[in-house]
Formats: sequence, structure tokens, C-alpha cells
Amino acid sequence: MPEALFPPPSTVWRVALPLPLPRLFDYLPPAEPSAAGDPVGCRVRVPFGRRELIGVVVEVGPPEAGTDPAALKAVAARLDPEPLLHGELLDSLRWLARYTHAPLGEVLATALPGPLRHGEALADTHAWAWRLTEAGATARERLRAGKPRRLADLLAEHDALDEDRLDELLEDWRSAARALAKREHAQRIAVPAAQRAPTPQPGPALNDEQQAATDSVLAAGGRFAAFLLDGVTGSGKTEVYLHAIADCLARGKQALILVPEIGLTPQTLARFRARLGVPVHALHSGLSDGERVRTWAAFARGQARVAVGTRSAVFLPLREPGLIVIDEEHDGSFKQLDGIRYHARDFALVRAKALDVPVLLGSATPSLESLRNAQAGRYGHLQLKRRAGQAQPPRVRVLDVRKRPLEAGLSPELIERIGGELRAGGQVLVFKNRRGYAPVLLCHDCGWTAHCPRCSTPLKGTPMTVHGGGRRLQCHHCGTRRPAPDACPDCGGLALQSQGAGTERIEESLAARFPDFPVLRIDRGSTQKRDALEQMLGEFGTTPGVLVGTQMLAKGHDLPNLTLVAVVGIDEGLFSADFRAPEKLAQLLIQVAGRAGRADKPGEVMLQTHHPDHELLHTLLSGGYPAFAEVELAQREAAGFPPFAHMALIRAEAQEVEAANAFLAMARREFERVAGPRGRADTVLEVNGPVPAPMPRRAGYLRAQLILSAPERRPLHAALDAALPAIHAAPEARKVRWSLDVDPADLY
DNA sequence: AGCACGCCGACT
DNA sequence: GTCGGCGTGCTC
Repeated sequence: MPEALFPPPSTVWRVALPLPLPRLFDYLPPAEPSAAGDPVGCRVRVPFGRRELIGVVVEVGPPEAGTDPAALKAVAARLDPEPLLHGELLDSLRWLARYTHAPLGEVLATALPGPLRHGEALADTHAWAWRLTEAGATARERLRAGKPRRLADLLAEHDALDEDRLDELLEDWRSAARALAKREHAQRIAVPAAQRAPTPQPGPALNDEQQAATDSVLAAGGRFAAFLLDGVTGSGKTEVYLHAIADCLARGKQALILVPEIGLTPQTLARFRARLGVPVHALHSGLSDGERVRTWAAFARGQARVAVGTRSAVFLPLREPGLIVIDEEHDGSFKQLDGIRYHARDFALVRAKALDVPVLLGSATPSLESLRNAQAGRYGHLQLKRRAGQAQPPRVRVLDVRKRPLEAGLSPELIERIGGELRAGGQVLVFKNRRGYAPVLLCHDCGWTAHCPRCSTPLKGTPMTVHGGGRRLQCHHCGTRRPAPDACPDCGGLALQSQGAGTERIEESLAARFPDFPVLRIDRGSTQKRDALEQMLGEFGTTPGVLVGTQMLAKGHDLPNLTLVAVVGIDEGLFSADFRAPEKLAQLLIQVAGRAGRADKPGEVMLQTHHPDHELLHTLLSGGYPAFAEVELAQREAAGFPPFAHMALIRAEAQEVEAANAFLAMARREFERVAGPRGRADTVLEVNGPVPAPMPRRAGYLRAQLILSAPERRPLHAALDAALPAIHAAPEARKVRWSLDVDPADLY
């Protein structure tokens, strides 16, 4: 090939760098190539300003017209001979970057385990085995009886024994191996990771509903199909997962199971391991970097078969994909709330489609999004309506606390009932619904709450929240402000209060009231350590006592002697300004009610509220979650909320209100510029705000936001694509910290 | 995001 | 007279 003496570079490597800059950077290929082959998907170390960064090559091509080749720097080093990210995973991550409107480099950095992000080599994933040395073979018969001798005898029968094989053959072999190794009688050697055929254990026979659900999944024949496994508490969804996974393993494929943050318990893993008969790899925040990378590499190389993990496990490379399962698909912990704000459930759907494998979403209380997808025929709707075994559903009672004297938020009737249950030998769970709602003004006498006069419709009221130390009410949808009334406009009572007040001291109050029984408070702070919750509940045992806690106690962790569940603080959920609050509350009530009762005694659930006649409670109690979902979907449709609309949120925080508002006002103008002026008939993008965030003050910063919504996804994304460059570049953007959240989980 | 460069206040 | 405040600008 003829070449000029100093040819302009014919190809550059376009590199995605972990920076908040929405563009790629071009580099010349490395001066001393360390490997041939397509570099796309390989990590590189590149000079960047005065520093060096690790990035990923995402394109190779001619330099962009008009770039000065002399201004290009060369890649300092190619870190991967073979692409680390390729094919489906790289394509899906590109999609995620476009969808979240985040820089590709940041998305890739989020998807990679820490050590890989920082340029470390991909971990070895060979297995370890032990063998006798020659000295060991000779010395073996002179060893006295004991563990080392038994190990030496075992090793003498084989050329080498894998460590997991040793786990099966000899208990506590590791100390014996250390003893042999010390005298150089045995050595540890690296061997290729063995692929052993799964040895599944049979489970209970499936009932006809479970069987039908399993058959539907298997009928997909390993190709893409999405299923909503909609099964009431205790209906045996896990058995359906296990059958689908076993089938996937029998086809020689890998399975990925996503679970909520609190769902990944040792019991769950043990059950999967025992039943599937293959190693099950856990992926969660408690893992060390080393473990995380080894698991990542083992799946990338097709050496591991089953992964059970939380949100970030959705980024696992799958070389032999066969199935993706999302357990408790409605759970909020699948959505990342900072950095790259992805939704693991939604991304799992995208990956399943790209991988052409079935995806199974399971829940007793499906998200309205998934229910809507099932109703629209996009997902197969698999229903399990019967409880397995003879467990009876709990009795639910609504307790009206209007005008009742409350002690730490508990009514006398509730305290009386708790005492009775304890003396009868039962355990009680006092469940505080506490999601950091903005306070809503409530009349303790009649239950009246303040609603925005502008935003409320006959179908759905938009509550106003309390600001300015109780003196002011503000709507978080349109920003309307008005002074807080001194007396209740409905009943004239003077018992107006901010909701949620007074439940802080529940455990102290109960401990004082029932000194003869243990009162255990479970919260984030007290269970930060790994397995701390297990341990605390283990010590709590099954003797009479009270557990006080929040979300963490809603599921998992079997409490066999729990006979009474008392739920307080639900009024905040009934009248939250967040359109998703009713859904969250209904899911929570169903989940927490599912905890009550033991084999010989149906449980009881008491809901303490100022709104005993609230429609949500009535619908939920009479028709269960399906009835609630039907009503709520109709309201969402009428109000133009997801899943009948698509939303995005621009949040801004600054030391001064004016800075945040100026930024959001500028952003609003940009959106109106690209979407057409307000009031135009064909304008599909609705922009609301700037409105203050309901918890506006955090660490001295003031937060405000802009709400974007459109009936279709396309125009929303088109508007974001068109407006974001100018918003990025605007001078107002430099004075605030701002972020974009597509499909926000909480509006507030 | 870093990390520069760049002009204005209290210190050896 | 300097050290250092963080505003503004750039990074292939």
C-alpha cells in the first residue's frame, strides 16, 4: 500500500472516558501495539490534560473532518488484548447511555467492577487443586493417623483434587492441606475451571398453576419473551424460577437472577444452591473487589452458570445467556438514585431482548408499569392465585384514630391489642411507614388534608406540603403557595398537625409500657453490617416480644411466631404529593400483611389511620392488590401519569435559591424553544416548574426541580436531545449542581 | 470531574 | 512584598 511520508492518521480510536462530558475523545493508536485485532471494547490508558485516564475504545474510524491530526495524542497503552466489553453488553450499554442521556464513559464506568474501571487486569478464574509432591508420596505412609494423613491418602488416589471436590470429600481439609504444604508434602496448583454437570435436587411437586406458568416459560424455547409472574404471597413463585433456571442449565446456558437489596439472604442462596446443584454466585455490595472481578470474569468466560445479585448485577457479561429473572420486580431498589440513574428491571428487559433469551418478572404486587405491559400483551401474564400449603390469609382491621389521644403515634386501642397479643405468647411487628415524605397538613379531628386548588381534579387531589415551619403550604406540582390555615376549614377544629409527627419514639414508649417483653428496633443504622439483621432476629427468637421497624422488615426473614402486625404512619402514603405513593403503600401493605400468621393461627393486621374511609384502603381490603391496581391505573391514565406518560426530572441544587431557579428557568426556556411554545395544540411536551423539592434543604443546599412529561417516549427524548447541549453549555449551569433523571422513581 | 491559569485579600 | 481564595476554561 503506497504511503505518504507523513500520512495523516487513517484511523483513530474513539475513547469513552469516565467524565461528565457528553462526548468521545479521539486518540491515535498506540505507538507500540501490544495486540492486534479490533480494539473496540478494550480498555486503554490515555493521556488527558495533565493526567492519565482509563477509558474504553468504542469506535475505530477516520478522524472527524476538520480535526488537526497534530493535536491528537496517542493511546498510552492498550490494556486488553481481547475486548472486555463486546457484542450485546456494549450495545446495550450504548443504548443505556442514550436512554439516560448520560455520557457513555460514565455508563461504562458504572457497569464495570471497580478494579476493571481502574485498569487492573482481568482476574484469573482458574480453579485450584491440590496434589501430593514426590516427597509427600514417599512420606505419606509414615504420617500418623489424622486429618493430614487422610488428606494425603485421598490425594494419593488421584492425580490432583479440585478444592470444591475436597469440600465434599473431607471436612476442614484446608488446615490439613496447610499442614502438608508446610512440609512440602502437598502443593496447590492452578487447573482449568471444571464444568461439572448440574446435580439438581428435586423440589416439591408443582401445583397446576405453577406447572402452567413453568410450561409457558419453557415454551419460549430459550428465545426472547417477557413474562410477568403475578403470584400472591406464598404461591410459590420461587419454584417456578427454579424450574425455569434448571431448564436453562440443562440447555447448557447461564442464568441471571436479580433480587432486591434485602432479598439476597444466605437462606435464598442456600436454597438455590441445593436445588440447582451448581455453584451459585452472589453479587451484592458486601463483596470484596477481588470476589467481584472473579465472578465478573467467570461469567464473561462462560465458566460460571448462575448469578444471584442486586441492582448492579444487571451489568454482568453473559457469554452463554439463557434466562434472566427479576424477583420482586416492583421493588424500588432496582432503580439507582444517583450517578447513572438506571432501572435494573428495565435494563434487564433490554438485555434479554438483545440476548434473545426469556425474561421472567415476578411479584405478588407487580408495578403498574409491568401490569400495564402484561395487559397490553407485551408480557405473558402468568398468574398464581392460590397459596401453596394451607396458610391462611391474615385478618385485616382498620383502626380509626381521629380524635384519639395518641402516645408516640399509637392509639390506646392499638397499645391494648399489642399487650393482649404479647400475653397470649405471640410476637408483634409495629411497622412504621416512613419513606421521607414531605409533611402534609392533617386535621386530627376529621382527617381533612390541604389540597392544591389549581392542580386537584375531582378524581385526584394534589396535596400541598408544609413549609416555612408550618406557616405555609405549597403545591409541588405547580408551585402555588398559600398560608397554612389556623383552623380546619372542614370542621373548624384546631387540631391541625403535620403528618408523621410523633411516631419517632415508638420503641421507647412500648419498652416503657411493656417492660417484661423485649422491644427490638430494626433500622438502617442498627443493621448496617452484613448479616446483622439475621443475627438480631436470631437472638429475638420466637418468644413474645415487639419488633419495631420500617421497610426492612416488610419481607424476607421468616418470623414464624409473628401473629400481629400493626401498621402506623400510612396516612403520609395516602396523601403524599408523589403520584407513586399509593402504589408503594399498597405494595407495602400487602407485603407486610403477608408476614402475619403462623401455621396454626391466622395472623391479624391493624392499620391505624385518620382515613378509615379512604378509597385505597377499601379497595385493597375488599378486592386485594388486583382491584387496587385497576383503580389506580385508571387514575394514572386520567391524570396523565406513567405508565400512560413518560417523565423526566431535572433537579438542581445550589446554596442560593435564585441560582437553582435561574438554572431551571433557563432549562425550561430551552425545552419550550425546542418543543414549541406553550399552549400550541401540537405541543406534546409538558413542562412544570421550577418547583421546590419537598425536602428542599439538604446540607445547606436548596433543591428545586423541573418536571417534564409527554404521552410518548419519543418526543420526550427528542426534546432532551435537542435541549441538553444548550443547557449544559449555559452559564447558569455552572452555578448549580444539576442532574437529569429519566423515568424518576419518586417525583419528590 | 480534575487541574490549570488568573486576578484580589491577610500574612511571614 | 507573597500565599491562596475560587471564577472560568479546557481536556482528543
